[in-house]
Amino acid sequence: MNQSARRGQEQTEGIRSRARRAVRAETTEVAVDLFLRNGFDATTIEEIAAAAGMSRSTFFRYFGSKEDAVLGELADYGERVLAALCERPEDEQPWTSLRQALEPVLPLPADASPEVAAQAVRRSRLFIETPSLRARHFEKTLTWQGILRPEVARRLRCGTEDPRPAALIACVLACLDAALEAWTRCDGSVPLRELLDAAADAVGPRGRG
Amino acid sequence: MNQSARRGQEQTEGIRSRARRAVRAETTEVAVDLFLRNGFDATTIEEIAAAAGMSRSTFFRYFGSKEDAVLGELADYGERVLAALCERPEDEQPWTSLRQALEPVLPLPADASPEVAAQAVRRSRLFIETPSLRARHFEKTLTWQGILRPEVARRLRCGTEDPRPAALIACVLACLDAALEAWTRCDGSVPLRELLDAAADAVGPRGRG
DNA sequence: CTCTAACATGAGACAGAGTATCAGGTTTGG
DNA sequence: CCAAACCTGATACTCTGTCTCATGTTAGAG
Repeated sequence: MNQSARRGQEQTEGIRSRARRAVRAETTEVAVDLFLRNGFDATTIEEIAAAAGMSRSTFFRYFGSKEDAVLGELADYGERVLAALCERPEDEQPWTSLRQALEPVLPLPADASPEVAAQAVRRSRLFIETPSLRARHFEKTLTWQGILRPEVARRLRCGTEDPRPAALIACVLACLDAALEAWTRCDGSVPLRELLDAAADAVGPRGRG
Repeated sequence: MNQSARRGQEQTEGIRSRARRAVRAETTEVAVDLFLRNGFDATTIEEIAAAAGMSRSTFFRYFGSKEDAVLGELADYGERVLAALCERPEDEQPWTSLRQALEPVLPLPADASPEVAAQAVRRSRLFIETPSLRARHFEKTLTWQGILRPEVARRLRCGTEDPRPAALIACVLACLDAALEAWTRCDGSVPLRELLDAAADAVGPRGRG
């Protein structure tokens, strides 16, 4: 019984959670399309649900809010940034480490076809130009601060009650935001990483070589 | 008709707008009290309106949203920061100028009785600990960015399509945010300006004497 | 003083977001 | 075949925010 039960659970869990993820992903695609076409505010949840072939109730079982339909995964990105940060060398400047730790969560996977890039720009523009989405985006990155703070405080050799770890993290994220904004404004004609480096270098501590 | 109408408008505007401001201020006080006592989400607009002696309809004539009842004036602060920024010497580092330009909008007017300070801490804590308020606070400071960007771009001698002006401004504001957070966490036992300087020095470009 | 026009208020209807509950249908495992 | 767990849809509800209409109030003109 132990074995069969485990096997059964693995199967169901595997299947169901896979199905959930698939439905989630498809619904997100549908929502992004609708938002880009008709605008975020003008699109109702009922419309999204209908276009995704589900009821309003079910939509709210997959997403906690309208904004979540677009930036739901974002909350998990904090862990990725933390992992990337922990792999940076200990003697590196924290500011540099943080900027590099953003690499895995940039909307463009470093190598990308022009088509994918165009889609990424449109999506970023949606985030940047819709106030409520931008605010939620900001809320999500606030959770990253809580995740990253201990490691940054350790590298700065200060307590978490010190304002500096939070300031460093928030500023790196602000640079990312500014870079994304410039990126969408120029329609992706300048590489995002270039803009991010420019922003980070303009703010971060200089004078090291 | 033009002149008499204008004169009439000026008079009524004087009295009426003064009345409006007074009602606005009182309602804000009431709302802050209720929010601090029962929490932001648990307080309904109907309750605020009742406590302020007005109807729900009237409340929405004074404030565009629930959050606006608390941080309504905030949008105007951008102009103050701009004015302070323009008075900084031309050859000063933009980062320093920006940090100093925040002085007139700090919640504590530099000289303040312990009683006023305690109230300011409680109010800041309300902003920091309520996610929707913090998000709206962020939205408001976004408008500051648009106001400050031209002057910062001028001082940086670069165009507004460059990501650096926006990054500088957003980072200074992020430092303010981090300082406010640390300030509320220690219950105001460390001066806000000290925390802000610590945050700004940790992030901003060093190496100038 | 009276009248008018601008303004402020309250009441009510409305749509949308988000929550909670209930009933019916499907899958999983025994 | 059966039972438990799960997913779904329908419904009702609260609250936010917008809009309209009717009423009351105030400032200024004649």
